[in-house]
Amino acid sequence: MSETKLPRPTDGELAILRVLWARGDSTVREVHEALTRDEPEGTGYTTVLKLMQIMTEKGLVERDESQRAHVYRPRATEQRTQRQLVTDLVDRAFGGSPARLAMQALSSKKTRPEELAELRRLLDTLEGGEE
Amino acid sequence: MSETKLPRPTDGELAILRVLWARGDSTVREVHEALTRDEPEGTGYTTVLKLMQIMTEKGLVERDESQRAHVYRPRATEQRTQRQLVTDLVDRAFGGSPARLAMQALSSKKTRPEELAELRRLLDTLEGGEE
DNA sequence: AGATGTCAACGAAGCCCTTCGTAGATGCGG
DNA sequence: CCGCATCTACGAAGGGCTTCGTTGACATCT
Repeated sequence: MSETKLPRPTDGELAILRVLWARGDSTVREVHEALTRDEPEGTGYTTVLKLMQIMTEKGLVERDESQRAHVYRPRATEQRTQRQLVTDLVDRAFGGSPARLAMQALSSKKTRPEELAELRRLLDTLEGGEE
Repeated sequence: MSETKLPRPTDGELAILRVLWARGDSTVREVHEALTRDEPEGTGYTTVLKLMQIMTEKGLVERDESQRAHVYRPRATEQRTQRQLVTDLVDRAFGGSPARLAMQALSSKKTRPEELAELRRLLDTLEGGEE
């Protein structure tokens, strides 16, 4: 397996990853601006830089240094990271039962009917195709 | 409101809370034994004690000091804590969409048919009585 | 070339979490 | 009463996360 398991991102790291997933590969400046746009009085430039350097050491992102302003790229897709976070939470707080987590998620906030329908289709697939 | 918002429990704290939810109110020794039963070479007694003292300061648990061995009691139910963790995760990693989290949970691990059925019933309720 | 602005790198500080050694209080059996 | 076990309390150490000031490299404009 070429995919070594990546560490669970911290809150701050996750915020940066979300920017990268949304914008695509970005420089530190771009990430910083995106973050301070959502949350003025947020974090300083060098803070974001440091975080992204550490994320590079951890393998959460890669960077292209061919330009003066290095370009960062997530090493895991959003989906893959979401999956990891979910399984983590299922194990830590839901006794290993994904369904219980799913039910908790749906009960806690109200969800658009469209998404409920989509979820129902997924349920059909899961119940139908047994293997 | 009498319910001040409790802080998000750390991994270690969550492990302790799970013991309290499962066993009911317990002393440090009881929690420690439960933990080392699952995970020998786990944490030492004083470590658990310290954690639980800090959890008391944070308000995650209360303690009854009338006995020499203090008895600890979770201040939030398992459900309430699960709900908090789920909404946290939904906001931090799923763009606020509980349904997407639910789908990720179901796709990642295989779930017992019985639980799928239960989930489907919940879906019926949500779609039926909504709007 | 010199001034100005942008960038990565580094290191230190502060805070939190976890771990544990040690000390002091309390109960119990002889 | 003495010694032993059990318990809480305290403090310190180590590591991780976050924050930021500073420095030096590099580019650009005049």
